[in-house]
Amino acid sequence: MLLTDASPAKSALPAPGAQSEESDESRIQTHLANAIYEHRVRPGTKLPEADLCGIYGVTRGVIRKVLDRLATEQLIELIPNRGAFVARPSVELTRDVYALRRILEAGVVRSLAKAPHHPWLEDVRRQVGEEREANRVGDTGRYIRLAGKFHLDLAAATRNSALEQHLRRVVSQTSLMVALYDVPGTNTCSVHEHLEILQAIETGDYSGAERLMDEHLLGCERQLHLSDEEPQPTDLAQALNPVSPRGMPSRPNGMQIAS
Amino acid sequence: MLLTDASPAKSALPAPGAQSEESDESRIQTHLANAIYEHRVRPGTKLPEADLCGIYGVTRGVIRKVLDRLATEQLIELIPNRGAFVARPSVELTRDVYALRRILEAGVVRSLAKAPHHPWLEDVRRQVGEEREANRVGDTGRYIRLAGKFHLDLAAATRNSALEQHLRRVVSQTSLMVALYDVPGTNTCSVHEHLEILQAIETGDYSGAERLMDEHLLGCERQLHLSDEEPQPTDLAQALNPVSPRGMPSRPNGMQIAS
DNA sequence: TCACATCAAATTGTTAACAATTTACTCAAA
DNA sequence: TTTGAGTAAATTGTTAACAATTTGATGTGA
Repeated sequence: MLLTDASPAKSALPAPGAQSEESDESRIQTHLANAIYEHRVRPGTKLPEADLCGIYGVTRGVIRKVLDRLATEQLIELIPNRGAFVARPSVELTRDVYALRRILEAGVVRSLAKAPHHPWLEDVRRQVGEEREANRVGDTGRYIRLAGKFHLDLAAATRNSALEQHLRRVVSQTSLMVALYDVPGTNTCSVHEHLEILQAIETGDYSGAERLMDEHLLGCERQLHLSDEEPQPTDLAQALNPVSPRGMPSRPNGMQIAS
Repeated sequence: MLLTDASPAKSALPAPGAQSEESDESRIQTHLANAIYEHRVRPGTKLPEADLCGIYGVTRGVIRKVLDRLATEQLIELIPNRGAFVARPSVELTRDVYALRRILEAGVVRSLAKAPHHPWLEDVRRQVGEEREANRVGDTGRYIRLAGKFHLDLAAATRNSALEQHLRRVVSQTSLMVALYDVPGTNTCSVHEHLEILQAIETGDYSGAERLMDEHLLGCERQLHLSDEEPQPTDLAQALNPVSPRGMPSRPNGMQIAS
């Protein structure tokens, strides 16, 4: 079976008869995205259309649309005539995305620390407690979800929907990168650092909050195994490519500026 | 005709026989997106599938995929069983997106100003010259494109593809907002401010560059006609809604933090 | 045993027909 | 005139069949 909790027909999803008016597509997209960035399907795994049709009990058209959307989020890679694979973001992209997160989330905490009051703070503090608990018990899936949710909650607290939306994409990408590059023993997010950030926001220390968030994200990135060689079999094939055996530019997708 | 330069069959796009291996989908998507954020199709305009099929000479499947992608970029709105319409971003979303741009682009210029050398600077300076020229001559389409390109070129110069990609989305959204809210006489982007920003980057004055970019974007936002009442007919209908005639929350898409 | 061509099965990509819904029109009644 | 029901046309949504491509297996010859 592809997904751990998958069952025949429609039962893999929340509840068909519930109050939700959500479409099949978005439910499946969310479910699949969760499975990917909670590390239940590994990077590189193939996602055949027919299998997904069987798992979710829908036709190929629906699955195809979902896969196309997940590909634009860069959670999967869509190779023509070959199919969909859980993405394997490069080391370079990983660094770029963390740098982007530092920019975005510095902006988030700055904005929050400058706000006069913080009705959301209590809720988030409580959740950080759950985070610690999930980490202690060893519930990895729940821990990953909660650790990511902390950052999304801060973004939501800014009440800037555009900011929130972009951060959501970047955070889910990050989760996938953790699945690829982390070393098993380490903790993804330090709970204590989360609390420090909240403290700085509460006291209105916006430059301190910025600094703490920046260091926190740098720490997360450093926990990853981001060596220069990439552990991907795809790259091995490319490395053995008879054309231009040495001296390839290290930034194949870098862009020229001039027209 | 829907688009100004549209002609029957395939001739509306660059060149089918050229060297490009790009797919129909991405070419059409780019072309349609350009038409939207260069103000050649107005916000609220309906985009019927059949018309687009005729214009681009493709089947409905292709058009549908393009529309779905443009909807996730929020350049169009996709209403079930009604069709696709060029989006009419709310005043609130407009402010949010500008705030996001300030965060992102402050990060861009900071990163650039801290870099040791800037091989791209000459090219960008030349383009700012073209910008001024297009503005002088009155070539609005070209001017809008170039003014947006300045910001994208800076993002590309950071060589952070994730940052570049997210900024691209936000900039195209902004262009649409300008189409909705600007008052005809004003200039969208001050060419002089662009040059000042480049100067600050070149001298390594990163806090100055940040400040100049922040003020520049604030200035762009202020040029818009962002009054509190929204000029959209949709809102009139909502205002006359018999249910809860007063005191509705002003942020219908705001999110709860807890749970 | 290895290399290579050939063929069958499986998988992805595309299209056209069908179904469901909305829109526009006609006409009768107040 | 205006209102509303009823109906036809147009438009969107979905599905299933067909086409194209890749994958894996089989068999032949060196």
